[in-house]
Amino acid sequence: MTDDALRLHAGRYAYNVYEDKCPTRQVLERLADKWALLILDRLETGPQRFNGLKREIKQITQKVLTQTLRKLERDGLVTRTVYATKPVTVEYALTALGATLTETVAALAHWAEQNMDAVAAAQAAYDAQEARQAELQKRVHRL
Amino acid sequence: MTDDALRLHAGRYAYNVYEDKCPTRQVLERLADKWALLILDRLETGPQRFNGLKREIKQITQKVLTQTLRKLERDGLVTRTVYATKPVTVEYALTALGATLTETVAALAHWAEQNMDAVAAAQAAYDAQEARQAELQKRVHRL
DNA sequence: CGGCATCCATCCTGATACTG
DNA sequence: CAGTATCAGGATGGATGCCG
Repeated sequence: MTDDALRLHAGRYAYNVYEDKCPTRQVLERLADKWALLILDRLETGPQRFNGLKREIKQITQKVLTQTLRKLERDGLVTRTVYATKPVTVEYALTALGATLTETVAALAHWAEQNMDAVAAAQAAYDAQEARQAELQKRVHRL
Repeated sequence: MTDDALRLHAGRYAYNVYEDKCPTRQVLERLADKWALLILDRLETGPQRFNGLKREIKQITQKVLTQTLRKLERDGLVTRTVYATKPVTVEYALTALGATLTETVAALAHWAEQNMDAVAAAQAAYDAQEARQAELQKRVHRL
């Protein structure tokens, strides 16, 4: 068995995100970002201009939007096209590679919307339980 | 049209992650985390002990693992069960709610493994292009 | 084993000002 | 319009030591 075959057998792929030295870690790190996910999700419906994205993704700053777009561009997930209008127009769009991600990204980004009520209930229960424990601690301390 | 109906019509759901004040943002923020994704993915195959997770998710520290597990527990995605062995055994497992996420999480976590080569190629092309631009800048500067 | 508490470095973010 | 540059400070992460 070759080395590659071994790794393919053991880890399903030649790469393994569970390994810290694996380059996939850096890629996952970039995808596992609130803003990157929202941008990719927003581009699913078609190309968008810089300020269009900034307007729709509430609370993102110009700096962070630029940074995130650059990273996505470097990883080959989005393209950046400059039109020589006056003033310039810049359009961002998904690449074919980026498009392979959108379904997954959309699922994750919108899971929160669909399950918000359940999450909120869980949080309330957790916090109530924590408060009860804290109360117990105080009583024990008094003894 | 009621307020809710309006929002359902405009945003597909009553919640909208694109809004900064929406509670779904915080949930997405917690999911959009490298470690949270790896933990959820790891739990898909069944309950895991604390140190088991720590061992398999390479490079995660005890502190971060604890923090992340607490957040996931608070959001109702994982359960924490303590067994009164000596010393104690703590087992983490997915809740039903958490289980609804694993397919999506797995897709995202492993997308990197499957597309690493394409991403690496894109990065190389991007970096080469950048280097060329920098070279041009130096020449312009000399004039 | 499965944590918590503390300290410290640093990375990231927000705010602001300027440009082609 | 679509950025770049800079700087202060707040959150975050690692290292370490202790505990039931």
